[in-house]
Amino acid sequence: MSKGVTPQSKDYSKWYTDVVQKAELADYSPVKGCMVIRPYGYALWENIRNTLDAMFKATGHVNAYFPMLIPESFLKREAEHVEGFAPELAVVTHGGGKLLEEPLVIRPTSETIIWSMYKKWINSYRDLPLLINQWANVVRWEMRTRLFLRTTEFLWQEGHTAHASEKEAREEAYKMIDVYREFAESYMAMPVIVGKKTENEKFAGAVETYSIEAMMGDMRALQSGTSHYLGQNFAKAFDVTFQNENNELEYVYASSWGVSTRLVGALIMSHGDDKGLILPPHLAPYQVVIVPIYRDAAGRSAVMSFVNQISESLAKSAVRYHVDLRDTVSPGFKFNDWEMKGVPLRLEVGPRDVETGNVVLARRDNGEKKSLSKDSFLSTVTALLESIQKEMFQKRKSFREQNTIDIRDYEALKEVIGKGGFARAYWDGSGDDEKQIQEETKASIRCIPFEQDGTEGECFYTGRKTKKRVILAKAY
RNA sequence: CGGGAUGUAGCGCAGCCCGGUUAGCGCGCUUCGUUCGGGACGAAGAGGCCGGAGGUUCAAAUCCUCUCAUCCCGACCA
Repeated sequence: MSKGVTPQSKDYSKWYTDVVQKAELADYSPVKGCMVIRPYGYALWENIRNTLDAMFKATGHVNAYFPMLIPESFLKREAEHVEGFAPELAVVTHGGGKLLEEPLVIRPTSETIIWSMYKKWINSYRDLPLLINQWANVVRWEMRTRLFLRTTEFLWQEGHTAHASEKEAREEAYKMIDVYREFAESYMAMPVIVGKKTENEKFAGAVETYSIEAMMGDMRALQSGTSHYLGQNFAKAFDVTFQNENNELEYVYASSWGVSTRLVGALIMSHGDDKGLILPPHLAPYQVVIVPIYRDAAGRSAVMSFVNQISESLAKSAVRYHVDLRDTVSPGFKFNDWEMKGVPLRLEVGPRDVETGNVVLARRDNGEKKSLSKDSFLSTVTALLESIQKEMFQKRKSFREQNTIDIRDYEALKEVIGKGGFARAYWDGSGDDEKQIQEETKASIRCIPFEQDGTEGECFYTGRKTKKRVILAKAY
């Protein structure tokens, strides 16, 4: 294995795959398009999952688990839904050595199986709302895959809720996209634009789709989470009705929302540099790594007793730390290794420090390295981690702002997309206009941001007056 | 499914055009010694049906045919 990774400036996507592999996040599996999530990458995913899970529960949701195999006929119940997924299904045709009477689809998403159950569970308005989430794996036979960003099998979370009114279901969809925004910004240190998808870009079977869009290090957009207001589409397809308070039979209103292991990719491409990952303290598997340095047994015992004092104190303040005890690699190797893995803070503790009661502290995000007393490190480490978290967010936010350009005409769009970045523009075009633009520029309308300033301008494509502004960019 | 490329040690590659000793190199791995505050060094080792099948030839990693697989670029997508 060679040292370092391909520089971002040389080949961004090579940089990305290098980092994923050298930081030991994931590896290729024997099956095309699938990946093995290695322990360090999985620890990152677990932190993402645990945080989100707590947020879902705090907003009144519960977890359940639905099976992975779905009768093929279920997928055909909702016409648009089927159309959306048909080409990317993996289908099981044999079981127990025999041809199955009805093929089973490996879930590409669980709407259909969940709604078939909701039919049994929902009879009255008293059964509503039903607020269920599941953590699961899904399979989509994509043509082109990339580690974490698009793999054949991926891990995700899918919330499926049923409500007695349109208003409540719409509110749920809004609430959950805001949960995702909060998570992206406060935990991933990744600023996002929250908005509505155009008709062309929305989820098959949804009435409206909302998404959070983030700018990656190469200035392309990554859709990082989605939430859908599904109206009564699935209720009608699966005949899920309830009796309301006026004794009338009504179809239920639905929402669904999800994020996936793609978020790990978002994390990598939001913050990483040519030395590897840079992880935000709120999600880093290790927030502090300690590298003890010594020459002999006597040195070791002196250094280790000093290190133990530090780690006990870190444990008390609930800092996630790791002491790198490997004695088969040199300290210099360890420094590079942990930088590749993006650990926010590194402590170097050697005989020199033991003598003076100091530690050498290095920050991953800005490269700062300084010596300070052990005690002042311990009393400030929690605050330091918090300020790194905030600085990382601010850095990404100003990066995005610097690379978001207001455009007035089509030529300007081509220029922005050619250079890389987000284009913000008044828009009043049609779905066909949108397709045309995508064909010609490779850029798509990422979303219609919720935040609109209400001013009127001319659509950059049609010239018509409109108050609606959109974000356009090349997307992953 | 269209376009391009590649399969040789765990990983990355050279060798192939122009067939010919025992198939090399770097990293990694093993053992020993010296090292250890920014990817240590030396010595000695281990590790290969050259993707698979068929053919041409006295002789094939090398030439021919078929096949399988993977990667990159396009249309689809969290």
